[in-house]
Amino acid sequence: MKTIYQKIDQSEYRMTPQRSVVLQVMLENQGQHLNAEDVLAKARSKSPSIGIATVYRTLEKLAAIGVLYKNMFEGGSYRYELSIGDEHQHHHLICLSCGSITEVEDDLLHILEERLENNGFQVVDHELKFYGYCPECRVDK
Amino acid sequence: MKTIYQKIDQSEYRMTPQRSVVLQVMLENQGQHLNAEDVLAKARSKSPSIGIATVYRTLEKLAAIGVLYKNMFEGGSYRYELSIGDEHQHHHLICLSCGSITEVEDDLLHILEERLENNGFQVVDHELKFYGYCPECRVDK
DNA sequence: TTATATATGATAATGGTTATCAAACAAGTG
DNA sequence: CACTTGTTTGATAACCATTATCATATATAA
Repeated sequence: MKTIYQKIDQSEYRMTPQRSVVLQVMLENQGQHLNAEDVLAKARSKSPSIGIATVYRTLEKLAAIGVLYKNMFEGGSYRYELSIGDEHQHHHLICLSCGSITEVEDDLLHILEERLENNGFQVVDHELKFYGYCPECRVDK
Repeated sequence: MKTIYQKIDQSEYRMTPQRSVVLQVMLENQGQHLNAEDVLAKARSKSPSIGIATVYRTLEKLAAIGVLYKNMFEGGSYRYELSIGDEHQHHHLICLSCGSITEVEDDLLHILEERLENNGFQVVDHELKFYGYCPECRVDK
């Protein structure tokens, strides 16, 4: 299981002040799902002259080497989150009431993937979203 | 289990020639996932003067009353498919080689939903995509 | 230093989708 | 039937997240 820094070292990724700021923002907001504008705002509080293009380029690069995961959300826009370890985290429980986004437990996914593999479909990636109400917000009890 | 026509009758959806053409296109391409441009092209072969705005409006309306399902795909654009019966069909196996899109069996989903409900999360909708290789395209055997 | 390559920020371009608006059409009313 | 009122249509402008362009700045190599 590679660390973030190992992933960066093993890529031809040159660390610049701007990239460092973007990475820092993502580290400080671990577990959150930020879009490019969010990242720009937070990055500008550290480095006011950073531009949106650099933010996009950096997020894209960090996603390419597996440091971030790029998620597609409703409305057709993307959000980024820190990818810890080798496990994918692109499966979410999205609360329609409070908007909280949490992760599906991995063991549930493995059951599903096993079953799909048994049916002949070779899974290489997935993207799951469950919309509903989290335990705090559910209305039926 | 409502039919398409029951859903339309029970809404305040007025059937116009243009809407009829769009619906016809969706019926003739059942099981396929069409984007607005696809629908426009097919609709224009029946009714050349139809405009893209009408296609978007009609797809949106048909999705709102449950006749179509609106799926978000990679690149942040939407595709529409006919929604047969009450069962949702928004879970897909997407082959990275041939691009075929097939459905996940419902019983697999029910297992997953049950487990999530047991954990306190009330599921009202979902969106699943598995990327990989279909039985015809898989490379590991 | 000098030459070469890469990164940056401003901004223009892109592309799918939505909003606007005048004209066409439909439905109801007396 | 006119007439009024409301809805739908198609063309096109606007929108907005993302990407491409390009001159300048910065880093690396020779």
